Amino acid sequence: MSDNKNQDPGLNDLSYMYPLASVLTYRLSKLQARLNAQAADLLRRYGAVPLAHWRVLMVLSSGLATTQKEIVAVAAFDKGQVSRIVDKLIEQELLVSDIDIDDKRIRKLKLTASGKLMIARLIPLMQQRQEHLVGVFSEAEKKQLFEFLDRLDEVSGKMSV
Amino acid sequence: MSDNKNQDPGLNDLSYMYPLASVLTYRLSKLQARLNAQAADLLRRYGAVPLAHWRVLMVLSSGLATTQKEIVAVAAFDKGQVSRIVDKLIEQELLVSDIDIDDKRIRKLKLTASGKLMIARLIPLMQQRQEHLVGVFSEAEKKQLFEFLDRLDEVSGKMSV
DNA sequence: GCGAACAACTTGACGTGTCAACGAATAATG
DNA sequence: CATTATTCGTTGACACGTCAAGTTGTTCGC
Repeated sequence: MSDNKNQDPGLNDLSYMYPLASVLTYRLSKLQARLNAQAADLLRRYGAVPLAHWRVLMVLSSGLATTQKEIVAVAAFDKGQVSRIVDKLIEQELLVSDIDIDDKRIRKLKLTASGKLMIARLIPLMQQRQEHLVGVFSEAEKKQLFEFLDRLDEVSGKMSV
Repeated sequence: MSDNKNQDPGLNDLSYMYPLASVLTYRLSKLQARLNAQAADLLRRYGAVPLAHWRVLMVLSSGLATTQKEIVAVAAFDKGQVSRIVDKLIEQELLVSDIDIDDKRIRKLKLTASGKLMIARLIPLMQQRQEHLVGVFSEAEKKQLFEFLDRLDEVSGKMSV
């Protein structure tokens, strides 16, 4: 701090007030970015779908959803994003869609053979990665970590300010 | 305003099928999204800069950086993104830049009076939010949480697969 | 049946994030 | 010095994410 000609004394001590690296949201942000990059990298190298597409495929393959609405409900994705992703997955022939006979607004989604194949190929890798990550924790720690995340989920919604 | 129904316990619990909801990355993804939304909302309502812009302003106001390179180093942002954000902050006159006299590649960045003012107005709110978040943890739990995050940071980079 | 409300999906706009190619300026090396 | 390598920053391209407005189809009340 050689020729620091800062006037306003009140604003200068932010470095003490705001320890950037220790701030929770900042830490989570960075961690999340790295985890996403790791997953995206795995997908790129071994099968070639973007991460968000993969997540949609996973939900479909889980059988918990067969329409876009259900994907949104189950996985809490944005419906607009899902709409576009589904389009692309259909283009790539990983998915097919049929208009629901009873409700023409609805697209019934189904994995194609090649969609299923891709998933089957990638799932072991992704699980391996999960274990690689979660493997740094004992059972008790894992439980505790998820409990912490639950608590953050709760307060991350409501703020009276 | 309305009750917060982002939880939907039944729908989000996919743990029995593919490891999607129990999966760490999925949990973190959602949590992070909610935290970002919360912060962005606060910023929008009270001062009106996007979240990423705010983070750049914070780094500058902390005194830990006066150039884009330093911002990138301190906060681990992408240099391209920083370049664009700095442009916009200058447009909005929250920042000014001077070419470094010794190295014409470098922009020396400085907050304007209105930049400092905005920060001063918002910091109490953001700190209040921090405390709101971290307040759900005891000191010991906080320490433990950050230790967990440290561990995840470590394994989030390298994967032999 | 008709019109209003609603529901499923689409589309546009914007912000966030990452990666890679590039330009300009400086530093390092022969 | 002149050439080469590095560095700081810019730009383009693309993926991700959110929000809101728009379209089309269905349902409900009359």
